[in-house]
Amino acid sequence: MPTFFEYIDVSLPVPIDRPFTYRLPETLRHRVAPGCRIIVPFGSRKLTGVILRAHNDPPSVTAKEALRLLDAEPVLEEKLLALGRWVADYYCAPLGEVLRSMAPLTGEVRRTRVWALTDKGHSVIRQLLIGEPGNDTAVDLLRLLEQRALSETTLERKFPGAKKLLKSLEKKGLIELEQNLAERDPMRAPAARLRVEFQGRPAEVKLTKQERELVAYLELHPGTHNLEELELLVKGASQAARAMARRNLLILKPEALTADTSWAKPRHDLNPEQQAAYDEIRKALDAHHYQTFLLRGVTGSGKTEVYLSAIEAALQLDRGALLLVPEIALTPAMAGQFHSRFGDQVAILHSAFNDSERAEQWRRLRSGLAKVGVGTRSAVFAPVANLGLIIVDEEHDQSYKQEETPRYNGRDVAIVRAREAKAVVVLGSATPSLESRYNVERGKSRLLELPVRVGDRPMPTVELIDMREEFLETRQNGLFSRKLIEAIGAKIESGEQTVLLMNRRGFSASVACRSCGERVQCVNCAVALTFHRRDNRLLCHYCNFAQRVPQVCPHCGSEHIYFLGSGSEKVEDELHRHLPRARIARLDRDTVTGKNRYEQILGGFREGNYDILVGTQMIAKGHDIPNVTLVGVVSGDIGLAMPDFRSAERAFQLLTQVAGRAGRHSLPGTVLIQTINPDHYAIRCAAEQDFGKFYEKELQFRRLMRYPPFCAMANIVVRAEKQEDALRMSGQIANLLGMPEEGIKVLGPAEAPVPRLKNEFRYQTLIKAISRPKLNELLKCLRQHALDDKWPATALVVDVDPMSLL
DNA sequence: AGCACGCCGACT
DNA sequence: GTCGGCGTGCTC
Repeated sequence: MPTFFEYIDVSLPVPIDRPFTYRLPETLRHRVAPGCRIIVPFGSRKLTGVILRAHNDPPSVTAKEALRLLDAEPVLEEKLLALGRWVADYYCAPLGEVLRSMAPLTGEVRRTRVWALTDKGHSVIRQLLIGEPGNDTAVDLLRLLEQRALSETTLERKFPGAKKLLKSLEKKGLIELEQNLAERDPMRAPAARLRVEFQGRPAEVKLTKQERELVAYLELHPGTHNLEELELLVKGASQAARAMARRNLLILKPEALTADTSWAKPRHDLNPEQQAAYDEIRKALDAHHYQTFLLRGVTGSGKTEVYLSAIEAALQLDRGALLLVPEIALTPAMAGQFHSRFGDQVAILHSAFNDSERAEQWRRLRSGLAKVGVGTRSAVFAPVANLGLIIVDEEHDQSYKQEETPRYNGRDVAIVRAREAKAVVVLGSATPSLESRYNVERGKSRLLELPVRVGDRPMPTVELIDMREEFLETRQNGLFSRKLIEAIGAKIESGEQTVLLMNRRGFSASVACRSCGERVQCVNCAVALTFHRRDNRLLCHYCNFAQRVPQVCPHCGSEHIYFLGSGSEKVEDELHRHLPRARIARLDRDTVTGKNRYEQILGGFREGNYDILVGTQMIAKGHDIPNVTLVGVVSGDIGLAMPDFRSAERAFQLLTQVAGRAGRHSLPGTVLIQTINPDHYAIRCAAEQDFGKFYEKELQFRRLMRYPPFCAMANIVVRAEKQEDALRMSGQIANLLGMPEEGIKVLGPAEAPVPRLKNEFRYQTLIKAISRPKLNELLKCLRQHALDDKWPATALVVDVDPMSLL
C-alpha cells in the first residue's frame, strides 16, 4: 500500500449518485483517509464532501484539485461509512446525501457569497477619495466594500434596493461576487446558547450607551452570564455583547450544555420485573453478541430505570452506549436525568443544536471523552466508540422516520448498526409497532415485559363514551358529553388536573358554503383550509398558506359561509363557556411558538397554574405530570378514517399513550374517551388497555391485506408543478410496473391522498414485495429509468418502509 | 440541488 | 436598444 495518493474519490451532497475524482495537492497526499471531509470545487461552487477512497488511478476526465482537508482523522470511521452505504442502498438514496445527514460537521463550513471590490474598483474609489466627498449611494457602497467584502443581504439592509446597483457596478467591472468559506461564526448563535465572560473594564474605549449599561451590570455581577438571561436584565445586552466581543472587549463562548439536574430522580431499586428484564439484557451484553430485545412495558412501568441500568452495565464492560429518543422527548429535563447519572460521559445530540454544538458533542464521543450518546433520530450515526448497547425508546414513534431524503428509520438503522458492532439493541415501548412485535414471533427479537406500573400503582380506568347515544339523549351536537364536563368540573373542585386531547389544531376543520357545498381549499394544496380564530385566518396545515376568511363563497358568491368540525382552539373556547372558572392552557403547534414554549406551558401546568391542559398529540408524549387524574379524549375517532394502513395502529397508540398520562403518581387515574366508533377494535383495545388483543386483530388485518410486516413495502411518488408532467411520469411508472413479476404487487399509480401539495401535483404507487431484495431491485430500476429519461432530480420520491402515505 | 448559459417580452 | 424573465444542461 503506498502511503502517497494522487487522487481521491469524493462523495458530495448533491443528488447525483456517484463519487467525483479530485487531484490532491502535494501537501495533502500523505494525509488523506476515507471518511475525512474535504472542500472541493464543484462547478462554480465549493462543497464539503467525504472522501470515499484515496488512490493513484488517473481518471478519464481531468480532475480538479481539492482545496482544503478539514479532518486529520476520519470523521466517519470505516464502520460508519459502511453503515452509510447500507442506508443509501436500502433506502435508495444518493450516498452523498446520506453522508451529509450522518456527519453533522459537513455544515461546519458555511458557504457565503460576498461582494468585493475588483482591482479596478479599488483604483476608482481611490481616485474618488481625492475628490469631493461623495453623496451618491454607489460611492458610499463602494467605500463600504473597500473596508470589507459584504453579503448582498447586509448591503440590502444598509442600502435598500441595492440589488440593482450591485448588478450595474458588476457590469462596470468595479465589483465581483466572491466565494467565501466562512467558518461558522459562534457569535451569531442565539443568545440562549451564549455565555458572556467579562474580564474587567476595558481601557479607554468608546462605548455606546447600551454597552456602558452592560459593563455596569457585569461589574456589579462578576462571573459569566447566559446572554439570553442577561437580555432580560439589561436592555439590548445581546447586541451590545456581540459588538463588544467583536472588538475583543469581552468574550462570548458557546454555552456548555449544562443539564438541568433538578429533575434527576434518585436511583431506586429495580422491581422484580425490571430486574428480570435487566438480567436478560445484561446476559446478552456479557456474551458480546448481537441481540435485539423488545421491552414492552405499560405506561408508568419504569422502562427508564431499566435503560439506565443497562447503560451502566455496558459502561462497566467498557463499552459505549446510545440512547435514541423521539424528537419531542429530548428536553433539558431528560438530558438532566442522564447527566446526573452519568456525568460528563454523556453527549447530548439534538437536531436543534447548531453545527458547532453538534461538532463538539461528536468530538467528545469520538475521542472517548463521552461514552454515552443520547439523542434523536440522527444520533444513531453518532461515533460512539466500542458500541455495546443501543436503546430505542418509544420505538413505535413516527419521528424515527426521516420524512425527507434519505428517508431512513432510525430504529431500523440502529438494529443494522448493532448487528455489525455485535451490540445489544433494546426497543422500548408501551405500544410496540406491529413490525417489532412480529419480529419476536419470527425469532428475530426477544420479548421482555413490564406488565405492571412501578410501586404497584393501578392502571387508570378507561371508559368509552358513545357520542351517538349522547346525541340521541340530549339532541345536542356538542363537543363534550355531559359526563366529561361533570368529571372535569369535579376535578377542578378537588384541586386535581385534567389533560384533554383534541388531535387537530385550529378552530374548525374547514369552511364551507351552504349554497354550493364547496369547501375553501388551499391555493397550493388540494386540502381544506383550517380556520384559526386567534388570528382570524384560514391556514393550510400542509404548506402554511394563510388567507382571510372570505365574506362570500369564492365559487358561487353566496354569503352563507359556515364552519365545519372542530380543533383544539375551539375545544379551549367551548371549555371556557362550560366551565367559566377553569384555568385552561393549550399545547399545540399554534401555542408552542418558540424553542422554550413547550417547556414553559408544560411547566406552568405542572406547577398547578392551570386546571386543564388542552392539546394535540403533543400532550400524549409529555412528561410526567403528578397531579393529573383525569384524561379526556374529545374525539377518539380522528385519524381512524385516514386512507393509510397504519391508521388503526396510530389511533391505538395515541389513545393508549394519552391514557397513560392519567394517575401516574399517588392518585388513581380516570380516562374518558368520546367516540362514535366504540366498537372499532383500535378504540376498544385502547380502552381495555389490551395490547395483546390489538396486536392479534391488527396482525390479522395486515396478513389478510399483505401489508407490512407481511411484505416489504415502498411508496413511489412522482411530483411536478405541471399536472401533465406528473401524469406523464406516473404513466411511465405504470408501464414499467405494468406486468409485475411474481412476488410483487403494485397498487396504482393513483392520485396521492393529497393530490396537490405545495403547488405540486402528486401521483403515488405502492409496491408490495414478497422479498426485500426483489423490492430493492425494482426500485433501482425505477431510479435508473428516471435518470435515463432525465426526470428532474426531485420528481421521483422513493419511500422505503413508509410510515405515512401522505 | 445550484448555478451558468442562452433565447424572447416590457422598459429607460 | 437593454434588462431580466426562467427553460436547459452540467457539475471530477
